Amino acid sequence: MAYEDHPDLSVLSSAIGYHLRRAQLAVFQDFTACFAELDLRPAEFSVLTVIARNPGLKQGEVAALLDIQRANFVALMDRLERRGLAERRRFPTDRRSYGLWLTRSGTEHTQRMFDLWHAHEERWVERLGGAGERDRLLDLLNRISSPA
Amino acid sequence: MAYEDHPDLSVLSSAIGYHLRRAQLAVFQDFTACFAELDLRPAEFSVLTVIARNPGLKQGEVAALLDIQRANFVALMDRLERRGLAERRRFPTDRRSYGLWLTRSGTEHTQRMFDLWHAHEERWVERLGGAGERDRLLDLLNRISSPA
DNA sequence: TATTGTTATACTCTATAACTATA
DNA sequence: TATAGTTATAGAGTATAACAATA
Repeated sequence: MAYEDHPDLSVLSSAIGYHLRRAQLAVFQDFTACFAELDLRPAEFSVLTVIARNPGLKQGEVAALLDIQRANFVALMDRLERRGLAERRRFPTDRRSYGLWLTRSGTEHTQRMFDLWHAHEERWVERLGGAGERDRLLDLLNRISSPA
Repeated sequence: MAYEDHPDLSVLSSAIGYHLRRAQLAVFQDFTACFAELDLRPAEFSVLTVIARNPGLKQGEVAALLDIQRANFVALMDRLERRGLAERRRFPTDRRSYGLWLTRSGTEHTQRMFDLWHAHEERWVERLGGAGERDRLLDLLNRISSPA
């Protein structure tokens, strides 16, 4: 019977969520491979990026910005601090809070990080067929994930 | 300073992986909400779908088809069997293998399942701007996840 | 009283090695 | 020897409740 050679995935083949998951997995796996030399996970990359561009944001602000639960953010930030890439500094006006900053080492780290990122991203842009196609994809994805 | 009101996410805002993850999370969360009445997770939905369309496939074939490790597939299938939705049957020609089949109850279940799925999917298609936009999205996602 | 960071905890998903029974 | 299903286990990712310090 035909389906033994080519199983029928007709329902799944038009399922948006199914294809989103597969694409996300492919890109994240490539990300992990590309960033192996820096031993950086996607979430850590996004945190370092936010701190690099917005030094001094409160810990809770960075977590909320990236949709990370503040409870789960603690261990992530602990690791970045332990590795000497970023640090918490007491917030002057509110002693409950910490501002997040890159260390000097962390700043140097982000240079290499962004180089790796551009190479990683460029490969996927080419595979999509160019920056125009990438923009079309991001536009469609934003229609899905931006608040109703 | 401006970034305190609108933090700079410029690098992430063009990151394919970042947006894929956010979109996938949004769709999966909606999926979970829509399928709460059936208590079905995305992976279970995909397994029931494959079995419904391709009864008698070997357990390992279904797992491979969905990129699920065979070791992790066991508990998933156990749960479907315990709930009386699907069952393993000894393979006639190879006593190491099991063929996977829906039970009668499972077949009835899938009717409601596909109804819920169409409603869930239709909402996202509308949000994308129609079936044409959905197809464009799936085309782009396939360029990412289909084997090089 | 409310908020910030924290701890503890639990559940899901995923990945790997090793076992068993069959081939 | 190799393969199909299984078990055990470990690592991430994620979610919630509760606590201490501070507002």
